[in-house]
Amino acid sequence: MKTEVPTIQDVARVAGVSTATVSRALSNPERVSEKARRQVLEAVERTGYVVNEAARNLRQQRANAIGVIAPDLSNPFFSSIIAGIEQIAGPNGFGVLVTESSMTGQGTFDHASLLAAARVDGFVVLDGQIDLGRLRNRVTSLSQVPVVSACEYPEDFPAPSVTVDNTGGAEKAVRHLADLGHTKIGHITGPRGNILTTTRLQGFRAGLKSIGLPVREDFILPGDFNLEAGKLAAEIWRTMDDRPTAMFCASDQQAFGFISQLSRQGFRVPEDVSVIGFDDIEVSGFFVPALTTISQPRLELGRMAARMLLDRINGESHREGLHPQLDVTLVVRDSTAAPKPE
Amino acid sequence: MKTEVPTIQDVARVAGVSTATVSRALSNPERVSEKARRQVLEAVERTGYVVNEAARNLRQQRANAIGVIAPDLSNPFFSSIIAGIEQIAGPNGFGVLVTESSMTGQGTFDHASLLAAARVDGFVVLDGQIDLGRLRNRVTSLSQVPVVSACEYPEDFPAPSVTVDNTGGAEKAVRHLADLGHTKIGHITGPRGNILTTTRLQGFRAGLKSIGLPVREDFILPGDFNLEAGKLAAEIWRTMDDRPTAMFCASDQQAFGFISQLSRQGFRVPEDVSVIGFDDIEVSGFFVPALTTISQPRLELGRMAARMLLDRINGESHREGLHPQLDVTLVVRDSTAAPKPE
DNA sequence: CAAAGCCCTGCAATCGATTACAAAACCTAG
DNA sequence: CTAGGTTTTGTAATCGATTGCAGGGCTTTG
Repeated sequence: MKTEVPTIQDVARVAGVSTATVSRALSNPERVSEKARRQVLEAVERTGYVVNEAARNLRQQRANAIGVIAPDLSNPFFSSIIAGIEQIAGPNGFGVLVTESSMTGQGTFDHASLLAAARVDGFVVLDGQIDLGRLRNRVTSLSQVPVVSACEYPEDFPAPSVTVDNTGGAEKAVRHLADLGHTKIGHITGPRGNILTTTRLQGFRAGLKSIGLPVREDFILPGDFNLEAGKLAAEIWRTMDDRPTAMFCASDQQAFGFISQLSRQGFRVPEDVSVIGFDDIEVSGFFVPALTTISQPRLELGRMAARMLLDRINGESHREGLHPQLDVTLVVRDSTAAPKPE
Repeated sequence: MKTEVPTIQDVARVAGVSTATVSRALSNPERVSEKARRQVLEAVERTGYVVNEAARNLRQQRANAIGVIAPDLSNPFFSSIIAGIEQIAGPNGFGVLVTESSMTGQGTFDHASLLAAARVDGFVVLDGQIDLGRLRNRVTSLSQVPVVSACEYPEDFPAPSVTVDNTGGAEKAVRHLADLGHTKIGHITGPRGNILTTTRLQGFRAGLKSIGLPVREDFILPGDFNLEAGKLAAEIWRTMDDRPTAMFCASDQQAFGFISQLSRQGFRVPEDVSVIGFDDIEVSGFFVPALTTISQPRLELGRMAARMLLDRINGESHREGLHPQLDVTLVVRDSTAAPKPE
C-alpha cells in the first residue's frame, strides 16, 4: 500500500493533461472537452484522488465551512437546529464546525478565534449570552465574517437573525389555558436577562391582559430552561397558599422537571395543575402525561439560518429579509385540562 | 474600516522583523529573543492578526481538526458524547467537525469525503451502521486517516474503539429485576444487526441463565432505540396472554415510549410492570416515574475517544489500549418494583 | 483562401504560513 | 584578541489547488 496521498499533479500525469485541465474538469466540467473530461475522471478513479481542502481554501480564500456556536450540545433543542443547518450546508458543499460556548468566558473567545480566520466563512450563533462585543474587540477579522443568529440573540445584536414568534407563542399558551377555564395562571420564566425569557414573559402578560385576567406577580416564578429549574419551581408552587391552577413553562425541559417533582410529591397533572411547555422537543409527546406545548419549527430554524448565512457568504441579498420570524403552533396533548371545580 | 485581513507579512513589517521570526515568536516563543517576541506580540495586537488556518494546514499537512460522524444529532445520547470530544479536542487546539450520517447511503459517502483530505486529521465514528468498506473503497486517502470508533461500531471494524460493557450492563439490569422478585422478565431489543443490540441481548440471556431463570423467547420483542419503538412494543405487550412482569429496554428512549404508551392505555409503571432502561440520558431522572436504568459514562466515552484519536494523530501509542471498555452502573429509581402478588 | 472568432489547453503566478538552510550576531574560553 | 560554539535571524523553497493570460487549433464567414 502506498502511503502517499495523490495530488492533482498525479492525476494530471496519469490523465496526460495539465493540472489546470484537471482542476477545470472537476469544478467546471463544461469548460473542458468531452475527451479530457473522461480521461481526468478515469485518472481520478485510478489514483483515488481527493481534493486537498486546505490548498483549495488557501487559493480561493474561502473555507467552504461554517461555524456554529451553541451554548449546550447536550440539549436536544439545539442539536435539532444544528441538524437543520447540516441539511442545508452539506448539500451546498459546506462543512459544519460545531463549538460549544458553555465554557468559561475565556473559552468562548478561544474557541471562536480558533474557528475564525480561514477556518470558516461564517457563523451561526445559537447562544444568546455570547458577548459579541468582546469577541469583536479581540478578533478583528471576525468583524468581516458574516454572522447570523438563530433563536436566541444578545440585545442589540448587529446581525441578521431568525427567530420564532415567542410573544405570540406565549399568548397562545395563555389563551389555551384560559379557554379551558383557568383564571389562576402562573408562569415559570427562563434565565434572567435572556431574550427568550423576556419575550415569553411579555407574551404571557399580554395574553392575560387580552383576555381580561389580572397579572398576579406572585404567580411568576423565576427559573431557567433546564430540568432542575422546573423541579425547584415545583417546590415553590407547593408552598404557595393560593396556587395557580395552570402553569406556563418557558421550556419543555423545565415543564418536565416541574411535573416530575410534583408527581413525586403526590400531585397529579393535569388533575391538580395544568402544565404547558414551550419548544416541543421530541420526547414531549411521550412524556407522562404527554405534554401540551408550543411547537417550534426547530429544523426549519436551522435550515433558514443556514440559508441566510450562505446567502451572505455568497454576497447575495437575503431572500427572506433580515429578521424573519417563524410561526409557532399550539400542540394540545394531555398535560392540560379544565381546572378542578372548587 | 479597512477590509483587508492582516497577514503575517503585515505583522512582520510592523514589528520590523522577518516573517520567519513572527512565525517562530508565535509558535515557539522560546526560540526567539525577548526583544523580538515583544515586538511581534505588540504588532499582532496592533494589526489584529489571526493566523490563516488554511495556509498553515497546507504547509503543515495537518488540519488541526477532527471529524465526528454521528448517526443522529437530535438524539441527546450522541450530543453528550460529542460534548466530551469537544472538551478534549478544543483545549488541544483541534476543532470539531460534526457530520450527520443519517442520510441516504449516498449522503454518507459524500459527507465523509467532504471531510476527508486535508479537512480533518482523523475521525471519531459514532455510527454502528456505517459502511466503512464502501468508504474505504471509494476514498483511498481515508485508509490513511486515523479513525476511532466510540460506543457503536460495525462488525470487524478495523480501528480502535472505546465502548462500554454492554453485556455486563444487561446482566446488571436482569439481576436487579430478579432481585426484586421478578421471574417473568422480557426484553425489547435494539435495531437488528446493531452491535449494541447483539451484546445487550447476549447479556440479557446470560443474566437470566446465571440466576437460573429460563429464557422465554416470546418475551424478547424486536425494537429500535427510539421512542416510537417503545410505543410499538407496548402494543405487543398488551396483547400477550402471558405477560412479562418486568421489561429490560435496550435504551432509555425506548423505555419512555413503552411507558408512555402503557400509561395511555391505563397501565401503571412499576405497579403493573417494571421497566428498566439503558443509557441514563439526562431526562431519565425526571421521567414519570423516574427511570431505573443502566448509566453510561457518556461524556467520558467522548473524552476517551478524543484522547485516543489525538494520540493516533500525534503518532503516539495508546495509553489506554486499543479497545478500552468503560464500566456502567445500575441507577435505581422509581420505574422498577417488586411484582404484584398474583 | 484568409481573417475573425471561439474553444480548449497549458504555463506560471498566486494564496499565507512554515521551516530547512545558511548567515549573522553574540558569547565564551583559551 | 581569536577560534569555536551557540543563539538568533533572514532568505527562499515549499505545501496543492486555482485561475489570468496567452497560444494553438478548429470553425465559420466573407
